[in-house]
Amino acid sequence: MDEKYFPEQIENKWQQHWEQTKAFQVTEDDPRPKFYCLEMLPYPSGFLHMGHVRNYAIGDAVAWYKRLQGFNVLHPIGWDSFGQPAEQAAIKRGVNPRDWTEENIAHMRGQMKRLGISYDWSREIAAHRPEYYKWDQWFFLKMFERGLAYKKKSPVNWCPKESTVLSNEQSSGGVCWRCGAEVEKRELEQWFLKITDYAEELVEDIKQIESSWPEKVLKRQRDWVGRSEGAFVDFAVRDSSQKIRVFTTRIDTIYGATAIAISAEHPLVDELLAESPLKNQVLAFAEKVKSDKAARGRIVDEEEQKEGINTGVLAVNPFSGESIPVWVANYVLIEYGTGAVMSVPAHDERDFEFAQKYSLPIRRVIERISHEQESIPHDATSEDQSIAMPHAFTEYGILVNSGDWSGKLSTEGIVEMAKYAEVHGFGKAAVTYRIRDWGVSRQRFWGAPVPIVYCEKCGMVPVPEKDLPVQLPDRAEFTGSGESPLAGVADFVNTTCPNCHAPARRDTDTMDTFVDSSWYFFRYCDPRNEAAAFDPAIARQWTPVDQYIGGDSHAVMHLIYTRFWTKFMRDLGLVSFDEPVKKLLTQGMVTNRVQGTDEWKAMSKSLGNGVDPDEMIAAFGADAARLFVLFAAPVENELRWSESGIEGAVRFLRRVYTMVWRWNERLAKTETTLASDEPNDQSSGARALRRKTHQTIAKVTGDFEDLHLNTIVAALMELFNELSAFAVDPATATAAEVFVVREALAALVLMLAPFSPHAAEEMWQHLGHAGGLLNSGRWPQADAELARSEELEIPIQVNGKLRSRVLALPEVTEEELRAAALKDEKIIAFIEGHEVVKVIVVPQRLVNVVVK
RNA sequence: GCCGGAGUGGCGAAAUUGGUAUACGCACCAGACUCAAAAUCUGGCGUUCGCAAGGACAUGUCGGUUCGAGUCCGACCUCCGGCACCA
Repeated sequence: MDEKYFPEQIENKWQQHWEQTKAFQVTEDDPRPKFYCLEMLPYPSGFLHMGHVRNYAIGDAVAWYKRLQGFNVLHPIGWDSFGQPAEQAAIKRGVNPRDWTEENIAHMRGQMKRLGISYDWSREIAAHRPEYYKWDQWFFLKMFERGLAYKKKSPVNWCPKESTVLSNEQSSGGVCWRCGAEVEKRELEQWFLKITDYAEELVEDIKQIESSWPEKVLKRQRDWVGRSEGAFVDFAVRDSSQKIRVFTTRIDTIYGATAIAISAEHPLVDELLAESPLKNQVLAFAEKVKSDKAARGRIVDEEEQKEGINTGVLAVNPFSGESIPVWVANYVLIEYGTGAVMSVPAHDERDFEFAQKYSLPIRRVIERISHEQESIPHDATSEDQSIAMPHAFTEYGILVNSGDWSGKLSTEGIVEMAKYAEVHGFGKAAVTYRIRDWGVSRQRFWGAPVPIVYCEKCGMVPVPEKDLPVQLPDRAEFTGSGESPLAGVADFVNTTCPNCHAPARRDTDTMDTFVDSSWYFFRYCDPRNEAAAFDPAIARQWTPVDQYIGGDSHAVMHLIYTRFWTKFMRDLGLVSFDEPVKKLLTQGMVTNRVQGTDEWKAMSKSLGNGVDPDEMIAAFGADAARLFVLFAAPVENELRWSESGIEGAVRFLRRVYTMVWRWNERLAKTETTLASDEPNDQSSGARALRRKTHQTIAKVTGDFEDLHLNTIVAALMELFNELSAFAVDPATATAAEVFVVREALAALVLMLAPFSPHAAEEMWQHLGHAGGLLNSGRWPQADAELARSEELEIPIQVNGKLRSRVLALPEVTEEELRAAALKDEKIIAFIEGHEVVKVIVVPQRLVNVVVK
């Protein structure tokens, strides 16, 4: 054993050892209970950044902890290797995307190994390899069979800078999620996956994961699905057979409807106006609204003005029989509900604003429930109350001016009026969702081709399963024109119809890369299966994922798609549960100071505040880098990079190492059994050290369950400090002292393994243990009896302020404590001349003397 | 605007059910070792009054509940994140 701690040497040695012994490979025939620990698979950009390091350090800590506890831990890694950057590199530099990607993977794999992350490398997968994307295509065909994959011409989000289609999730806020360019709308034939069929489940099943996923992720998912309970109501158009269907969550306010407002894109706009003298004006307005919308996103902060135009058409309120005007309004969205709303200015802020601008009547039909008021307000109030209302009253209350419904509560009205509408055939209770179907078509080369063929005779024909995969060609022209590069590859496009064998053309779009990542962790279970995406029986042994770790940037996209995909796989009979991930941890960002400023921002090349993991490893060692990353902040917080912080981590490892070195020889020579009662002598330092050891084990084990990794490291440092304070010379230590030191050091080293595994393995060996720590199932057990304090220091307060402390045994009675407190000299001095009103004794905790 | 989350030393942060606020680390200061520096080790380190013993004040602000509040309640301020006409 070297006297000095040389991380490079130790890390190389153990990495080689792990590699040679295939230390982290797991099998399904292992009798131990399983644990599936998963980190989000990276895009192979070529270089690991500190965010990756943090992600994998957290995951590896969990994996090691569970292994040491005796679990059979599946801890795999792979590559989300389809996607834009490879294609950009091809366009800009003419490189082959496949070569570029493989080189990046090779480099990043090396970096991961230098970090010593305990992956089962035999299960490594990469999305761009045909043996993987074959199954993307297979799933696509299964969806196609069931009508869950369909093609439609639709306005899509188009990124002009990258010449591609984006999903709704990827164009949130009107800008491209990747390059920030403003998104345009285009009409294109696109493939969609029917995630909307699962909208209800995606909300409902949140119940199953509520306590184990971060609230902020669940909130964003709920918002994204946007479930809304309400009702449809049909308003008949006067002098026409047409009806306008509106969606409302407040059918109780329907007697207050003073207009119908429809979206500029509403299909009835043309038809309704056929004979109207206002036709040209209204259509011109509708066009203007559409172009304004296309331009939106440019000005983010400026709320758009509400604008509208009266079409001159009248619609009939089916409840009151009243005729009200139909307007086209820019604030009504075609994408949501029915693209038409009933305008109730008195009880909706937007309608109120609109009504004020265009002087539409504002009619109050809900009154606040007043507790002083004995009787329910009746309809005697005046008709037009616009003057009396400074803004809309959006609360629930009691219905007024609502015909026979007056006097009912809003909540009753909402239910009963929807029923009434259904009975009379002009509406019904309904639930709407904001979520849209998932557009997966990309006009890109570097992705999984859509396995569909177009035949003149047979039309759209799915590629038969036996012909999968539809292989990407080796190369294509990257024109950057916007059309899929595959369209220019004749060998690819031209094929024969699987049905009639006539010449046919392939679909030239590729799939969104989020398809690849929606099911990849099932593939890890059975990664080399050539006959299926995975064997359900094998997947059942590992899934669901017990702990998933990644950034919260995937709170809606990846994490909602993968939930959807799982439910689909369940419906195929491949899995038997609803939710793929039991526990989710979203780690915080890694930031660094931007040079010359006081700002902390995510590390990036453009800001010049990046830190290269390889340099960190070279300078301080992987163990110290990992220890620092886990210690410096709670896992979900932002992590501020600090060079001196990482130096502190090296110092700690060095001290522990030196301590092991000092005791190494003596530990080897002395029996491990506890030969006498000596360390149990209450007052001895040895007893105190044992107590600290067992207290630390209890704390660390508890904190691991909640992933409070930073406080675990603090606790390990405390244990080490106690060990240092136990200043016994190894040469002259008694057998009992050697025993407690061994116990403390062994516990410390074992519990350090999830943070700094190489150093821990090395020290474990020097503590006299043959064979590795790994899979030893030796996570230390806390002995509650040994952890218990024999002597308590009880704070004594006078009127809630700390004035003194007394020592007491844990068994001390309340009476004894009270007496001890009142006998205390300092306390006597404080209460002298005052009347003791009462004495509060909290057993084992504190005494508070209350005086007047 | 709406919905979340958070405000504790110079900094990152600790603190079971309300019960010794500031654990652990970083930075800083002093001392030891050294010709010297680095490294290492030892000690100190919320603010303030005091030679000291000790006291007063401190968890964003103001109030409340309580013997006792970082923790609970009410109002407000600030910061971060998400959504943004969702009927």
